[in-house]
Amino acid sequence: MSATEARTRRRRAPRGQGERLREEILAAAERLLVETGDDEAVSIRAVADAVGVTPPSIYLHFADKNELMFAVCERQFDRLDRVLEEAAGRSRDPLESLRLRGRAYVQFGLDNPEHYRILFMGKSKATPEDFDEARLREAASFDHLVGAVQRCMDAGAIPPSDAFFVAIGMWIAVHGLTSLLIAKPDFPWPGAEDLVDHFCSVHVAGLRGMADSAS
Amino acid sequence: MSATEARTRRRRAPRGQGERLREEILAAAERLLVETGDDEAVSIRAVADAVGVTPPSIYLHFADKNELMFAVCERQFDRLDRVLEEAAGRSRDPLESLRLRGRAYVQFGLDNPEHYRILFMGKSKATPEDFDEARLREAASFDHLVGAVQRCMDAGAIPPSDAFFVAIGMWIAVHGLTSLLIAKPDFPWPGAEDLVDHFCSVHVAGLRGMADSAS
DNA sequence: TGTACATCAGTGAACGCGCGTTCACTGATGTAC
DNA sequence: TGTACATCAGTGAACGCGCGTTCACTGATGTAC
Repeated sequence: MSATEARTRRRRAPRGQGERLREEILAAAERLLVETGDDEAVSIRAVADAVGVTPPSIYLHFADKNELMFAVCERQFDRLDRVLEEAAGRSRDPLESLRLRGRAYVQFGLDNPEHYRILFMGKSKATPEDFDEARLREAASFDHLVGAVQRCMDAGAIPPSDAFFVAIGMWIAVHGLTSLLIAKPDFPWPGAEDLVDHFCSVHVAGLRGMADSAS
Repeated sequence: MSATEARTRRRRAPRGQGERLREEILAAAERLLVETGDDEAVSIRAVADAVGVTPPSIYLHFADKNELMFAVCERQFDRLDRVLEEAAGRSRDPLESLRLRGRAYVQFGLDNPEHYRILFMGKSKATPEDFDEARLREAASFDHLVGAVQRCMDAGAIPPSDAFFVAIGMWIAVHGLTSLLIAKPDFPWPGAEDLVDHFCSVHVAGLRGMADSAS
């Protein structure tokens, strides 16, 4: 820690600007996740140190550590959602857009493994009160996926069925890939993008095949 | 902890039987995972307490905590492998056997969420020396899956292609499902077995469909 | 058969560490008169 | 224009805790003579 202690102590915020520290704390927590690649490195003390402030200051803006981590998660959910929407928007073809979404999801995980871990691979730190809001954030991103699947169905690219159910299948696939790549980096994986594309193709072909054999 | 302290102190092992404590330690660590549902509860002190022994005794059998956790993982990998082989053996039809294998995998995870976490959702605690052996254990189970896929191909149930690649797809699917069920228990999941079966059907139909369209 | 001794499975007390959190405080900034 | 005062962003020191690990030790068990 002595290396980071060299960081100059920040100037105290002027009168009405107390909220600024809150943002700095969140940014520092996210930066610590990236730099250390370890969520255990995100302690109240380490965050305070990274911001250039003493530990008790954190409590001016967050009731406890749980609330801090919860806020970090919220921001990551929002960020993921934005990334996915942006990626999906790069094609007007619904199926291609879905594929791009899948690729972007995996890439987000690989670019931010520790963030991905706390979002989807760790234990939920959300308390019951937080819970509804936490679910909403996750749901936003998932709802966008359901919408994307529905558009594929509307366009005839995927045989019509329960978009929710199909979306779950997609999520399971990209999450399975992402989380294994993160957890088992030494396994002889084929290229991640190939896997996403292959998966997407097989899944779509499978849905078509089952629709054909059912009719 | 005071509740578990009531456990009577165990009798010291007779002369050549020092190894017995090693087994008891491993068993206690596994039990702690189940009972507390939290891998952070598995501390040297907690394990010693559960066995009815003092903390330094652990070091008679494991060099450090890392080595203990590594040994726990090894046993779980073996256990998972046995469970899967047993489940797969319940049908002689290769495709049905593969489905049973998939179901058993998910069930193992749901029955032992904390064990599953340390095996597939946490950071590898294996040191470089451990590494080869750790990989072998995982590989054993994965190789069995590759073999099962190959048998499906040989029997014509799945179009012939790279069994390794297809097996990875299967693993990703069951792991994606298992790990999300564990990490997000509050999501409105459909039944796990339905998902496995559906996934298996779609995947196989997809592989067939792609083989047809390619030929 | 008796006794000194080596072995070895474990103990008891302590170490230093980093953690989350609390509490009384300080001192710059803005406001009222 | 000057001064007393309230506000509020942040500090400094300390709390108790559980952790992994070390070290000198004990005392039952088996063995050699």
